[in-house]
Amino acid sequence: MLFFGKRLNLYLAIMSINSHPPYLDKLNEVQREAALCINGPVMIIAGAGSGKTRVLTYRIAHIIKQGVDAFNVLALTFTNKAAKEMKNRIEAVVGAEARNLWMGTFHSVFAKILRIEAERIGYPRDFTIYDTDDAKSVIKSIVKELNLDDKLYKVGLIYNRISNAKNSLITAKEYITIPELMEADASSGRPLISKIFAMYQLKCFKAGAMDFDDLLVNTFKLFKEHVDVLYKYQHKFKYIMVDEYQDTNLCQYMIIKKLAAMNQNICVVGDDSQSIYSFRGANIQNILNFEKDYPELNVFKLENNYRSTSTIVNASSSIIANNKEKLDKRIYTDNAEGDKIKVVRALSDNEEGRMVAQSIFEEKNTLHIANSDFAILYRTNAQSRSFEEALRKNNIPYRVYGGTSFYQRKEIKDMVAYLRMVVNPNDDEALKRIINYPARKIGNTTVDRLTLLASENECSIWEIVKNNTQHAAELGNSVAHIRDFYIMIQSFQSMLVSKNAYEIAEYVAKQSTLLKALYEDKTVEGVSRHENVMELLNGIKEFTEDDTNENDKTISQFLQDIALLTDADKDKENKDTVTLMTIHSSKGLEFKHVYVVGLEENLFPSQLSLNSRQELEEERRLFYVAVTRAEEKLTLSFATSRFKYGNLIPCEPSRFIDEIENKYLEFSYSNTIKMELPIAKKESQTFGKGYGMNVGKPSFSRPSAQIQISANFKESNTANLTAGQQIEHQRFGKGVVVSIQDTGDNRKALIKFSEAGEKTLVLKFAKLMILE
DNA sequence: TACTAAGCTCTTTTT
DNA sequence: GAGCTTAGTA
Repeated sequence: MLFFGKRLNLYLAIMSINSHPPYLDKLNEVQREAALCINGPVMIIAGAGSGKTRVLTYRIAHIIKQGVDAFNVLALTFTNKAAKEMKNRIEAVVGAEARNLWMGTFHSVFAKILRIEAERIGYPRDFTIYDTDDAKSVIKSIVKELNLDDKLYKVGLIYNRISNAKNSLITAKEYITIPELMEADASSGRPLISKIFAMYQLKCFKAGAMDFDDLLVNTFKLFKEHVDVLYKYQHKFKYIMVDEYQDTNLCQYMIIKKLAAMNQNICVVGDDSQSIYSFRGANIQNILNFEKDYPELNVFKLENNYRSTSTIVNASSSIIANNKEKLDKRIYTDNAEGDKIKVVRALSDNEEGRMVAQSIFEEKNTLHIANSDFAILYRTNAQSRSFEEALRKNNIPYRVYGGTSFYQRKEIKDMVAYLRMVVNPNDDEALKRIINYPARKIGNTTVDRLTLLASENECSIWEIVKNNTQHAAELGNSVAHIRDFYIMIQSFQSMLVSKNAYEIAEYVAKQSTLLKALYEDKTVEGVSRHENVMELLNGIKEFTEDDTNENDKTISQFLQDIALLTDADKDKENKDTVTLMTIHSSKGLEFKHVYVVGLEENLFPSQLSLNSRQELEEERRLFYVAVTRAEEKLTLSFATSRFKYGNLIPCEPSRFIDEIENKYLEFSYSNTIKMELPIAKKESQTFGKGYGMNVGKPSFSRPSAQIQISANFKESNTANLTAGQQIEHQRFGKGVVVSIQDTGDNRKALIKFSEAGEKTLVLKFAKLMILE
């Protein structure tokens, strides 16, 4: 079959050799037709592994070869990394001209436009981009200001509600006029959400800040209210392409529609079976309805899967066949049958980790393939732990994508907050973060007063700081300290005219005493924090010196870049590592051998998705995305019990495993491996590895020990002590933890250190659970 | 004002 | 498991 497929392609290539330019030789017939059809509306339905990126790449190359200037082409991709890779590939075909392409994620491209046009809609050019944390913090302060019950008005919930409204293009003003929304809020006991929404928008506006959704909404607003601007970009973008179209939301769709209205040269590429972002407002109907919007649409279906073995392709088709909401297409492959899909059962999450690590170790040695050929995909970020531990034990290098990235770290956010202040001092969130860090005698009380004054005057906190003399009465003794802070930030700002981004950043790091504070912290964490800030400075230096990037080299630009950076975008040196990531972030990638883990009911499909058919279907599409990442080998695993918040809970295997036809599966259950209990036996009176006692909350259900390190260590003020763990802390002392012992007194545990001797830790509770 | 002890809560996915 | 909050102490 394999050879036949290749020969067929060759035959087709010869047949049509005169009808297409030679640079399109690498495409099959349908792919080529899609690449050649550049005028008018086009929809490409591209199944997993059908060479979607390739078509898009050559289509753009073809457009440029037809004499269109690259800067008249707009291509919206799902990740910045995808854009970068595609750009490089296009460059290989058409040369340096490719660099002028407008390519990137919706957010980054629109941020670029907004930076040029911001003043038209009343924002400063150097507006700040608030990440989710900043946005939530703003909401939190509003809830506080309105004296609302924060147990009822949960920050995350409000954030989602506001975000959903925005993605559906509903403004705060319109929100009040929509009975469904208002009634829903009223009946849930949160009638003031609309008010919070309005205040939130105002606060962000006053702070010169946009959140992720604003980048889209404001672009829409810009085009809607300023016809001349719309006209300008309609002219500019003669050809528009949208990748991963199934994951666009209403707002994104409306913007594209506006931009494409003049030339109608719009091409969307997507796969309804891979629509997995409805929580972000993505609407599968966008792809299902595209035909209605453009009746004269040309549709191309890429159904030949080049990526995976026929076993994997057929099995994945049998999964997705269970969904009702889907476009008509039939994925097939000419590839060889390949191995059956392994189904592995483990007794616990830790055992699951061990089995997967063991399997990778064996495959690697017998097949002689690289670490980077393996991927472990899971539903939630929290699942990575057991796999990390097991891989570490087997000395297999790995890299975890997602979770807390470099730019989420406290020290990095602190440093970045200073830079944000330099560029846009009205950025309240940045100000609150650093006004007393490092400590400069401006305590919580003073900050609260400043916040209140800012609210009363409907201005940013910076305005109050600036006019501190006018508010001297309210601010009392702190005025002098506030003035010092003001002068310091101002001195940083004055450098903007003469110094480059790196020079300013370096100066700020030193003068703010941030570096000094971190340097003086000699704990393991402190040293690493210092290193991280140095790494950030180094990054800014590289950014300043980078001449391949056509953008300007200002701090403002740097901040925008990192605000929209995804973990997957960060090009770590191409080290040979096993990849660990959520299925969501695996989209667009492929690996020789994929492990889809944690396949348990209520975990995958998620418990929260079991309420409606649509949501369950989305989980199934997610499963489809996961299994279609695999080229040669696929392993599915689940555990029959799992630790959750310290509780050992029994698990049922996922219904998705049952949905695959049996003939594609190979079950390899073994009952011989004994479950290794994470808790030591009582007789030894020694706590097991990785477990100690819970100082915080006494709980019968939690056998592990959580030891609070210090409220100061904001990033993690609780931690597990592990025998063999290195520690350096004023309270626990220095050295290696030799053992953690029960003293016989329920309230005390004895921790022995290699150097600092013994310390007695007072505990509220100690319970040893024996499961064996 | 800074720090600690002890308690509570959350738990999907991401730009 | 991890983060956050609150009450109380230094």
